[in-house]
Amino acid sequence: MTEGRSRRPGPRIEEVARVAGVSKSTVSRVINGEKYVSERSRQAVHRAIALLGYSPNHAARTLAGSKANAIALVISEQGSRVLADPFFAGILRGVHAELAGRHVQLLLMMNQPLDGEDQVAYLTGGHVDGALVVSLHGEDPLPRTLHETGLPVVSGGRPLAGGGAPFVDSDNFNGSLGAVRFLISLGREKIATIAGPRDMAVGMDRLSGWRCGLAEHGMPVDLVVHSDFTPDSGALAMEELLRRAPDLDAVFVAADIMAVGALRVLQARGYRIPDDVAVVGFDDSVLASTATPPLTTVRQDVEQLGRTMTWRLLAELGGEEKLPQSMLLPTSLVRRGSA
Amino acid sequence: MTEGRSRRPGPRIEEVARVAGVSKSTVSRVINGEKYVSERSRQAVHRAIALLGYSPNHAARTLAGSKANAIALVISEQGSRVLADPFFAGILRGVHAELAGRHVQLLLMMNQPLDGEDQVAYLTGGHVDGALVVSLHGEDPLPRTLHETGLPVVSGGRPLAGGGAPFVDSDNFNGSLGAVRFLISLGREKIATIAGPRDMAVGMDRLSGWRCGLAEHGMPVDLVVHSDFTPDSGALAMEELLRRAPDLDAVFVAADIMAVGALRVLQARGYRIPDDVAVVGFDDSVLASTATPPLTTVRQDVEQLGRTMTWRLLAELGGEEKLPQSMLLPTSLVRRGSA
DNA sequence: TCCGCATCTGGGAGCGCTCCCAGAACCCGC
DNA sequence: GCGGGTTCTGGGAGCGCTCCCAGATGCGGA
Repeated sequence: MTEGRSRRPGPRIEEVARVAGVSKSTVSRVINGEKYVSERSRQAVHRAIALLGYSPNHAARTLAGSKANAIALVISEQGSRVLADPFFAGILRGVHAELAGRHVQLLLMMNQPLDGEDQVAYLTGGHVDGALVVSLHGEDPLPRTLHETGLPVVSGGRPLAGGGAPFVDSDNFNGSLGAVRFLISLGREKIATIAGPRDMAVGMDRLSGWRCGLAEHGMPVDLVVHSDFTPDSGALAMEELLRRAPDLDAVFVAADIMAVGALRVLQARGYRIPDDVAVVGFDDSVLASTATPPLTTVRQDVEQLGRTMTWRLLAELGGEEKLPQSMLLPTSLVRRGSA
Repeated sequence: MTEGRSRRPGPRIEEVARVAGVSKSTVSRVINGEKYVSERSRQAVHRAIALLGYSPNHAARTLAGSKANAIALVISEQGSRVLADPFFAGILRGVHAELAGRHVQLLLMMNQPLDGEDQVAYLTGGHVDGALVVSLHGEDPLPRTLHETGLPVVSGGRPLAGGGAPFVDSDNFNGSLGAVRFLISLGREKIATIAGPRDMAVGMDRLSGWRCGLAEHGMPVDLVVHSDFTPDSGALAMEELLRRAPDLDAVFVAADIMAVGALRVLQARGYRIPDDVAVVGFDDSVLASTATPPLTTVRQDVEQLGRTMTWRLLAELGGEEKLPQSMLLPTSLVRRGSA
């Protein structure tokens, strides 16, 4: 009765129905691409929509329907401080590209240790249809927790525990395996590694690749120092390695950001790169090309990672069957000056 | 009557009301921070919310209310490829921190040249209450366009044209002014600059600061080469400068990412840093600390930038009056090895 | 005492859709 | 002709909130 409250601009579905000469229900069916609508009605509705410039109200659809028409991108706060900076834009570009043209909102959340409870409540509270979780820390419980509540989730990066949500990751193992094979093909004989932390899958997978590469040539796999994805810790690790094996002739560093620290130490000690010591990094971040000498490194396609995660999630939401549980994306060696 | 349809999980406002012993209306008032609620009721409601783990349904609030309870963070696709990577995480952390505890969704959009129309339509179509636009390209029309439609907008980074949306930016001018004064205090007498592109406010502001710093000591301001925020173009610019003034003794580079290129050229030509040539960068990105030698640079607080933008937008949405049209955030000089 | 105003509260009508239901229209084979 | 299906359609009850309204209560001044 009362017409007091200010209404939003634009036509409602009711007006479309009137103009098209059908009922609300039929308009709704057309909009949602359901079957059981005659060609005649469909055309009429499309014409009415175009005529009125109608666009359905997102909130109303979400409220009335059984889906939220939105997905969340959850990024671990912690990770974002360390590794994620270079990832960030890439992942997001990928997600966005894959979302283009679909009527799905992208909600952004950062995963702070503090608000774990709230976040789970929010995510499983029907506000989103699914979640992409980018958490570099392999032991982050979020993907698993969400997965167990039944919310469709795709994890970016392999969770350490396994058995939880499906994940998409770069093929870290084969990437570093390739790097080591390359170093061996160069004739290097004493190949060390600066590995990532033990509690990150990305660190462990890259370490495994290095081990495997050496093992298949019967070479010893004892020159390992763990580090934590910062330049300074990379430098410390390099010092440690040189102390243990001053005559090493190659280092595979599990991340470019650690490699720059290692480079610094090697140069300070008078080692020529790559003549005395060959260095190979991982990631192909901007640091790799700006380092002196420019870093030979294993490239991972972060944008593709974002795309693939999104594709996998949307496919699941679309009810697709027999989706791959998890996926690894290929990496490639980028040769520059350091090896 | 019929209880056929599957309801979303979680408690409704009605249950909170029952547990708190008040009405729906009162719960709603508490949630929305309205006045005219007794302290007693407020407490009871808060307790009930905590007890039940209630989180309001976003779609319902949006549908019923006059606001969308969401803001958009629009990031220029273009920018994200160049400068934004280091910004990205920082801005987002800031935005997120400022949003904490408020029931405002953060929608992420990338601003591709292609979908300008759609994007404006979407943003002004009532899906969001306001927008944060991070566009490093000063001539991006989006902030202005949105602002003119009446949508509250805050631009991150000063738009070149001016007169449009309010903006928040680092104080690029004073940052570079400080850098130049510092170089002069070191006794440097022939101070060049590698500036950013002419079509980015960030580039022009940093150039102005350099000019001003030299001018106040009566020094010539002709050693300028424009470049485009990549290491390679920084290197080219450095070569050009050395051609014009082989005896320069300092360079202010308007971004760390260009500075690494400049460093490379200087070292290749046999200049000692900082003895022969002092180099100061801008941003204090990760590149600054990993460069050899580590880069003396002007630090800007990107996280604070994100926070401030968000604060400004929310304040406007909250109906606050007499807000500053635009704001500049202080920068600080970080001394490392290059100057 | 009584009125006015500020403070507080609950009831209930929507917001614009989706989706269930019931039923109409039409086709097929027996 | 009749039962059984498939295709199509409209009506209308919600989805979970907000916000208007009307009413209750308390306090101060005339």
